[in-house]
Amino acid sequence: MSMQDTASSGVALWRLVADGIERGIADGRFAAGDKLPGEMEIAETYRVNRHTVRRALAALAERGLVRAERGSGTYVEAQKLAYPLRSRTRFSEIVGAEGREPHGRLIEATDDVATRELARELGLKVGAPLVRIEAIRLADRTPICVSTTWLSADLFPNAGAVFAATRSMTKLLEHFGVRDYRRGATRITAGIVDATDAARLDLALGRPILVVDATDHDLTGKPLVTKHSRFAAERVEFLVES
Amino acid sequence: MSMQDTASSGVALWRLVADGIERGIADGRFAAGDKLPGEMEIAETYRVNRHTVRRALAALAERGLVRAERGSGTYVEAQKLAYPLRSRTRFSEIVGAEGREPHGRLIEATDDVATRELARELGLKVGAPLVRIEAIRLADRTPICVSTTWLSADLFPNAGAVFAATRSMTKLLEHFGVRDYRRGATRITAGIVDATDAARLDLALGRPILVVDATDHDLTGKPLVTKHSRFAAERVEFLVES
DNA sequence: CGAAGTTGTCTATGATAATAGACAACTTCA
DNA sequence: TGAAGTTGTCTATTATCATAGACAACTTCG
Repeated sequence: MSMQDTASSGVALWRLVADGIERGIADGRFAAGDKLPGEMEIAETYRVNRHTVRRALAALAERGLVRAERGSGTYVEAQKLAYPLRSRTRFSEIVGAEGREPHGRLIEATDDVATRELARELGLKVGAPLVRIEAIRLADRTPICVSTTWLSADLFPNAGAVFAATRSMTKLLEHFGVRDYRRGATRITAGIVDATDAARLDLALGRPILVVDATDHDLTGKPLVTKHSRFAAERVEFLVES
Repeated sequence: MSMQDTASSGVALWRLVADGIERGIADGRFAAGDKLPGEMEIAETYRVNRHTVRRALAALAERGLVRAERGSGTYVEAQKLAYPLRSRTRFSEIVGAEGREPHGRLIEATDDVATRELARELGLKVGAPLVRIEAIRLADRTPICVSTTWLSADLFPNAGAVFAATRSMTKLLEHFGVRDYRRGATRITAGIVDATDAARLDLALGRPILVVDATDHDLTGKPLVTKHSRFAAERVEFLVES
């Protein structure tokens, strides 16, 4: 399984190893605190050079998923993010409650116009000007989800610039005078990650994602923003209230 | 977006470009036979070097998804639809089984009278009232065939309106209480597309078509509908059971 | 025919990926 | 204490990835 003797797939070997280990962590073969097999042993199971394994482990350590201890071994650090789905849902609060550090990063903010579906969700007319924000959210250094968010360009002028500065949807809404908001009906489906999102989420091609569509309303019920989010299924666990 | 100035994700750039193009083909932005944008234009949209685009296109060509023509352009290869010819043949099932999205569209529904040949096929008298339905069937957004279907106007009143609503011959028959049906003898010939069908199939003049004549019967053997279908030969491949 | 636009091929350069071997530094455990 | 096993670091080599430029070969269209 070297790059030299097989047709290249366009995915680096170290990435395949890293994804394999992460999958082992995600599905519980390696629990939090467990010691991973030695670098030599991993290299043998994947039939790869030890340095390639080290590259993979370094990538996982960079994201805080594992921690290497010289002379002893490499240990699993993290676990799935428990993500409760309530009407009052704030990414930063959920991540902070787990003792992890939430981050947000703007990928792109562009102008858009309302399709029929978007217009219905936001209570606007078809063709109304919108701001479309592509953003990624992380817990510590692990990407959790990418979201596409649409807001009315009339109600929230320069929303993209404000989000880039605050890195938080909650703070963006505060900036426009929205003190509180609630999440409306949430639709959850699943799919396979595409290449673009895979790169953004640092996720292997072909891995499952949870797709969440939701619209946030203010306390009077007026739609504020509608979102289309893709979560790395192996890094998160949705909790629905009973 | 080069490997030099961003943190590497372990996924090659050419792979991201190839996946993006393939997605465009899959969801119909590039239909079968379409000319892709020039290599330079693709390179600009993905912000990569032209050689990287060529690597991506080579990977797609390797799989037969596209075909490059020197001096002219790169074209989407008609992924021929594998169309098994069994006694129980449903267009939507065949297309769905290939992982493509079946569609049907009514072109025209008119009244007609039975010729001697139609009367023989449908077990009616010459001159009996018929409904003639002209429809087009697509896989994803690629037109596959146009069909002329005749039904007895006495047995299936307002068949045209029902087909327009359901867009499916199977559902039309269900609407009239036909739970199941079988295809009788099927005759296959070939010809050259005429101007009318060429426009409907989005096919170049002079291209070959597969012509299929068949009559469907209910489970007692009574004729229900008889069809005259013209398939774009370059987009379909009939499979006959051995 | 000629100009413009397209794909094909060549050379070249630098960064990354993967391999290989050797040894240091450290931990664990008998 | 010492042996075994672990991670960390170094040098070195080869192949792939991505960029860049130039030009050939071909098609299309006026």
